[in-house]
Order: sequence, then C-alpha cells, then structure tokens
Amino acid sequence: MSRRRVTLADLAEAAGVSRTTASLVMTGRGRELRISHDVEQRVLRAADELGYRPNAVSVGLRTGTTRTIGFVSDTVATSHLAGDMIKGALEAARERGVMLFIGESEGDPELERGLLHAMQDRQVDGIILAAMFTRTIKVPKDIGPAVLLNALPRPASGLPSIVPDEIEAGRSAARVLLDAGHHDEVYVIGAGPTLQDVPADSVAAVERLIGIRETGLKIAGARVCPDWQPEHGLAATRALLADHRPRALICLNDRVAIGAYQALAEAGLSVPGDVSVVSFDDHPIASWMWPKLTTVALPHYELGRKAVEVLFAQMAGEVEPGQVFRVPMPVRHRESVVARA
Amino acid sequence: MSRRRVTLADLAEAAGVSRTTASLVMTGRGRELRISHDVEQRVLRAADELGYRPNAVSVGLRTGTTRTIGFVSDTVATSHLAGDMIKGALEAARERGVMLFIGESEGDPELERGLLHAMQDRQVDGIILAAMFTRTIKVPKDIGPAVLLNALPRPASGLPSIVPDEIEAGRSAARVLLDAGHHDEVYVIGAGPTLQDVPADSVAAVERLIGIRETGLKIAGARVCPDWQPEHGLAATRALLADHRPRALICLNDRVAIGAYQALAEAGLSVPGDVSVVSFDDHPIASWMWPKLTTVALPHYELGRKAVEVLFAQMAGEVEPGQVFRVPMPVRHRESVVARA
DNA sequence: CTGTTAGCGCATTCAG
DNA sequence: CTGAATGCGCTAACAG
Repeated sequence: MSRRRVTLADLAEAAGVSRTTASLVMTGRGRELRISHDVEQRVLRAADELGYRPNAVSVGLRTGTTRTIGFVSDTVATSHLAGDMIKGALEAARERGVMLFIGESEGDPELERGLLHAMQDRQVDGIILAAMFTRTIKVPKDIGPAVLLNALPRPASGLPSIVPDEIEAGRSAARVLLDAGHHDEVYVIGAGPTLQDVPADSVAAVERLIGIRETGLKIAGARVCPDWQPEHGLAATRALLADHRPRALICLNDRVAIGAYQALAEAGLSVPGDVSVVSFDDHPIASWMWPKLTTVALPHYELGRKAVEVLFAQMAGEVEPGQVFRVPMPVRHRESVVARA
Repeated sequence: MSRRRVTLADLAEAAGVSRTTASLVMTGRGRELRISHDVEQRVLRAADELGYRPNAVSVGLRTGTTRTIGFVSDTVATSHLAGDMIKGALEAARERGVMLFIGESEGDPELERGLLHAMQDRQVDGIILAAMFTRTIKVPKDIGPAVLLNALPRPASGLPSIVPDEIEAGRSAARVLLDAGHHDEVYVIGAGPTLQDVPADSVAAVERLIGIRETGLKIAGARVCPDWQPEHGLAATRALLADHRPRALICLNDRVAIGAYQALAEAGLSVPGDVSVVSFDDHPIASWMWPKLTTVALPHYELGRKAVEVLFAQMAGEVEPGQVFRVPMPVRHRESVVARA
C-alpha cells in the first residue's frame, strides 16, 4: 500500500491554495511575504497530514544546489582508523542537513576523474579530496568548490587544506619525555636522525622529527624503518638493543611501537620500568597493549569535521586562497612513560 | 575560466540537430531508431569536443532513477574493520556506475529516520541498511527497495539479508583444532559452554558456539566474557589458568585473543608450543601478534559487495522475499596452531 | 497577500 | 529518419 510521493501540487490542492503559496510557506518565506497566518497554518497542517517532503532532486534541478557533498579519498582500506575522518565529516555534514557521497580512487587518477565526474554530474555543492596518509597531491582541474583533507596541493592550487599538526605533535612527544625527566639515552625508532632518513613520501616522518628536534631534546640515536610496520619496528629495535641501552624510545607510530614492545620484551626489558615509550597515531591497539601506550593522536575525527566546516566557510567566501588549517594532535597519556629521578 | 556546464541544448546546437536527436544518440537509442550514421557521428564528435555529460539531476527528475543508493549503518566507529563493508559496497557500486550516499544513525531511530528520508528525498534507487555487529533490527516502514547487511529483520519484513556464515565459521574453527590433532583440553574463551552464556545480543557468539559443538569437538570448559575486549579476555584466561591446563583455546574473537595471549605469557605458557589458539574476525592486529593469530575471518569486504549485488538482483525481481544470504568466513591459517602428536 | 507563468535539463510521445 | 511539444517537481519573477 505504499503511496506515491506527495508533491507540492498535492499539498496545494489539499490546502486549497496555489502551488506558489504552498512553496512559499514550506520554504519559510511566508512570513516576509506576509502570507496570512490563516493560510499558513492550513498549509502547514496539510503538509503534516500528508507527510509532504519536497523532492530534493527537483529542488536540486531548480536551484542548482543539492545539499550534497562528495568525499573522495585514495584508500581507506589500509588504514582502518582513517574511517574516523569519514565519521567526522558525516556528522558535520548532518548538522548542516547535507548528505555525503563517498568514493575511493585507489590512487588511480583515471578512477578519480570518474568519481569526480559522477559527483559533479549529480551537482554536488562541493568536494572533499582526502588522502589517508598525509601527503601532497595534484589537484584535478575544474574541480569546483573543494578542500583537501590530510593533503597539501602540489603545485599550489588555491584550495584550502586540512592537515594534522605533525610538527607540534613532534614537540608534544618530546615534551612528554622531557617532562618525565628523560634527558639521556632517548632513541627514535622509525626514522632519523636526519630529515633524510625517512620512509618514502612520508611528510609525517619529517614533520615529527622536526618537532622533536625543536624541543632541544637530545637524541642519542635513531633507526629508520623502510615502512612503519610492526616487523620493521621489531627489527629496528632489536638492532638498536644489540649495542645500546635506551632509557626511552620515541616510536614514529604505533605499529612500529608494537614491534618495539616485542623487541624490548625479548631483551628482558620492561616498559616503562626500564624503558619509556612514546608514539604517534593513537591507533586502537595503543590502548590494548600492555602497558597501554602513551601516544600522540592523529585527530581523524576532527580532521573530517574540519573539512566540511572549511568547505562551507570557503563557499561563503570566508577563507583565504590556499589557506592551510592545522588540526592539533592531542597527547594520550597512558602507561608507557614513567618519570625518571 | 571555468565554463558553464554544457547542456544537451548546447550539444544539439553544436551538432546542428534537434535536442531530441542529440538525446537519442547519447542514450544509445540512435541505432534502433535508424538515425543516420552521419548525424550520429556528428553528435558524438560534438559531444566529445564539448565534453558533454548529462546532468544527472535532471535525468533523475525525468526518469525517476538516479543511479544512487544509500548506505545507512548504525555505527562504524567502534569496529574499524567494518569500514571494509563500505569498501566492498563501494566497489560493487562503482562497477555498476552507481554512487553511494552514506549515513550513520548511531543506533538512534530518530536519526535513522532522518537519514532515510534525506536519501529517499534524493530519490535513491535503493537502500542498504547495515549493522556493524551482526544483529536483528526492526525495519522502518516504507523503506522501499532495501537489503539488510549484517542484520536479520525482526519481525520478518520480506527484505533480503546478507550475513556472515557464523555457524560454519564455528565448525571451521573447531576443525582447525581437530585437524591439528587437538582432542582434549580444548577451552573456549568469550562465551559458553551453554548457548545462554553469551554477551548480550550477540548472535555471533551463539552461532559460533553452535558450529563449534556440531563438530563433536570435546569442549573441556569455557569462560564467558561480559564483552569481547582484551581485558576481559585477559581476566577470563587468567581465571581459567588458575586451575586448568589447556592445550588449545578457541577465543571468540581476536580482541579476546589478545588478552588470552597476555595471560598465557604471564603464566609462562608459549603459543603454540604449549597452547594452540584459534580465534574469529581476522582483525588487522591478528597478523601483528606474535605468533601471528590463526583466525576465521569476518568477510566484511565480501558482505558489502554482496549487499549491492543482492540489492540489484532484488530490484530485478530475482530474489525471494526474506531470502538470507550467508557469506562464507574463510580460515586464515597462521602461526598460533600447531599439530599435536 | 496570492495566483499565473516560466523554465531548470532532460527523455519521450507524436507528427512530419 | 528527425523536430516540436510536454512534463518530471519545484522555485521565482511578475502581476493582480
């Protein structure tokens, strides 16, 4: 018994007014055009009884605006926590009565073009172009209103960017150790000691290192990992332990830290009793490890939120061309760092 | 210099034909209506040069079909791997030239209604109603073409369901142990031994238990967890080890297994040397643990894929009312099970 | 204060 | 084989 959708014409007829009047009332412009209170109530009541809801497709065609935005990312599969970016965007969108199209390009420019087109053809009001790992991207031409999420444009494109504040995160991590009284025998696992010793294309690595070094914390040494995976963290830490005796480790992300924990355990070293560990990302496992890992969180949820906020601000002309927004990375103090006398 | 979108009228003019002709050619119906090859080529060329792409909003209004489907789930935040369901749906949708709206209801029925409306107002062709943990859900009325993903309707609604085959997964887990020669001292962590001893609302728990018991594997004992979190797995396994000496553990999911690993390590027991461990879910961490965890995978990606396949099959009238599709859960053989003499 | 008219971009009868 | 006319559902000038 599912009924045909009720249209504005149905509403108008039921309320005994013209379509224009019905439209005016429904769009809330009845007041200013001084439509009689009486008529207004009649229309509102009829709308309620009939369960009238405007056909958004028609409105979109007519007004050119669809209250819909597109979210296209390269990959979400590898980094499961990145889903929180979508969640943040989703909520911010919902608060504005906007829906989200999502698409994944798998890093394939051809596919990306296709997705962008499919969205533009559906008249999205704007686009969020997201990367799952912070990096630079080439912005497609004619993309229309858009923001870059977790990415910087190269070459410059005038689009605003939202990125985690990795440099400040580096400082935060170092400060956690400094505040705990760690001044010596602090080693970095995952990259360093120079800014050249980093995994390929990792802006996170270089910015985190920069931040760490800015605090003046003395780095006793570092081990690069070709990739930030647990086994590499394990190998790097094992290698380090072969001829050094760290009192603290800064792991460049949580997966590396998993490996470090394992290597430490193998060497009979306890965390944080013998060695304090700080890390980055706040991957869900960070709070599943024993002891729970103190880490500087990637603010995925906030990033996603900010992206839609900036997108709308931009459409309202409130943002500078090329402006970049850095979202703070909060420290999650847990159990892997202990104060040294 | 971003140009106005080129419309069908522009195309027609450029090709020197009527809008009708242009439309016919572009929709591929030129052939059957015997439009001259010459004219056809002219239109096609013009379309290519102008970069003509039909305005999907207009097509949607005109035809009533938008090549868009809605994906609304309760929560994706807690279970990060569930993002793979979206990924599967996304790819299957893309293969069909369909876009996906996504929305999260946070389990709030009011919010869910709102999302559903927002999607229906945008004339989606169908809806995927997803749950992040397999469970039963009440299907909203007037939902239109829809499928249930990772959920069963209660009461019955006639909608098709896609769920993981948890019972067979239970059998698989038990068989892994049986095949490895485990016949005694096998304990279950997370639920059991009866079907009443399960975390609230967990269909996975009861179905996994059913499957395990069907194989005839002798269960020496079991420990329930109020919730499948690492700390509960840890506590349950500690309690078990206080007065039992297991040779194998079936953990009801990977997070529980993390806790079990820890408890085993504390007790000086090695995996798999002293104790074999099988689990469920194939959470990303399963392959980060040492030794790598053998587990029966939740086929999130496949579930998402299947959902859009079934949705389309259903719209084509190819599925029985209320039909339920069980997606196999594959065993990931890794390093936590060893053969017993 | 309200109704008439037009048109967003497209697909589709119906005549030539 | 092709063009003129219609309408999807809605908003917005413009009159009354």
